[in-house]
Amino acid sequence: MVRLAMTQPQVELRREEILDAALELFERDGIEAVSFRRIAARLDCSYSAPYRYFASKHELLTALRARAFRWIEQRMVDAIGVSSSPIEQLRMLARAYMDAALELPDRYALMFFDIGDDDLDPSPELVEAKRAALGVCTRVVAAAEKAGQLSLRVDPLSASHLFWCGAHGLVSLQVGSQFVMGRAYETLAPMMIDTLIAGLKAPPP
Amino acid sequence: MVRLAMTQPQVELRREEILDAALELFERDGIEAVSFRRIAARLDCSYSAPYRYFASKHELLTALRARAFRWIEQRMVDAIGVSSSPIEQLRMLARAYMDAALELPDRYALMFFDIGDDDLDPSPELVEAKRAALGVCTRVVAAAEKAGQLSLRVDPLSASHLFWCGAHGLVSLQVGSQFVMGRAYETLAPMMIDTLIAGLKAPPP
DNA sequence: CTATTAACTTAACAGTGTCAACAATTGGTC
DNA sequence: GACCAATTGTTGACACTGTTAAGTTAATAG
Repeated sequence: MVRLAMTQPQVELRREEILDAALELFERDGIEAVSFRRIAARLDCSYSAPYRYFASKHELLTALRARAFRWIEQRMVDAIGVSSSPIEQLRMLARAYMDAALELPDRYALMFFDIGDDDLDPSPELVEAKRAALGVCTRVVAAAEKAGQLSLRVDPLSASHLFWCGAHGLVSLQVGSQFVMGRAYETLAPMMIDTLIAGLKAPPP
Repeated sequence: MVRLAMTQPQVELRREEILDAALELFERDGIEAVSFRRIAARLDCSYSAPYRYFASKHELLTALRARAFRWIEQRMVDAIGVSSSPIEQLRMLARAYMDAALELPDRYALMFFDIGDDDLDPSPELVEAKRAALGVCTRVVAAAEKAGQLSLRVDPLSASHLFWCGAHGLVSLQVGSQFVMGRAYETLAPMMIDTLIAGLKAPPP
């Protein structure tokens, strides 16, 4: 068997370099500034070189999105560390998610908005990053349920979906001021969390 | 004063023709197929002609988005007509919104996803279309509250925001299979509606 | 009929993603 | 050390894109 010119770790390192350059461009000048030409200029290589490491721009953005999901997961993990009660952990987690999204709205938009087709060729890395992020939420919900602080109306996975959907809906409508919010985020965010918790506590009809 | 070559209604008519062509392209081949060149080809005019009616592509897409908001508003209005109880109207309205979004996911994605900057130069037409659509929801929530079917925990406008955020979050995560949904839409959708209603009915803590 | 003016066309610019052909460099084998 | 294969990087090109400027056509007002 013939050895590769670059060892596997070296390839991974170059990928990370390219992603770093792409991320810098993105954070500085937004999604429209992310182009193979500009990335190449930053890395002092030709505009076609990154194609050896990413088959398409979609693939590159997908890798960037996976990074963003790991970032927001970390934000949630950090948030739940400081509180004790599971239901309070859930509150902090949801709040941390929404705060992070509004803190770096462009990054959050990248996670969900600028998408061509995600069904075809789903990146395992991205799927795993999403799964891990949701996992944080699911575990806290399950803990709250086990502690008797949430009724058994719905299973933990479904309940965590509801929280995720509620939080995502709120911040994604807020992010680009895409909606005429008659109410401010600071009042709506705890309202959403409390309403969902109250709804999950309520006995089934 | 000098008369215009086109009367005001004629200008509006031409705008609609351009939007019709753009919409056909969009519905057939997606957002990437919407370009001034392709629109012009469909209208048998030069690729620069539409610039007389839309200052930029963003403005054209904004007009298309306003159309989409009026469309989903109509879907909600149609849905609430068939039920009587306000709380049931609310259920039907939310369900109609989500069903419409999943029925034409690309159109729904256009409404929220493909956006450059919405803050600068906010189109009055789009703002009004959004306001009108939310108004449908707000009125039904207010009616439910007045009928005593919802507690007074939060005001109707805030409550309608919660419904909108919940519904939007659910379908927008579902639309591009952007999330690893461990639970199907058919189970999550009524779950979200019921949980929010139950949460709003619950007494304040 | 003429002059004005709006509607339209053409050409061009500065970008973009993507791919094919070519050069350079590297690493293992004899 | 020399050779060879494979991989990495470069250049050029294609087919697009949004957008603007200059020039053209056509219709209308006086």
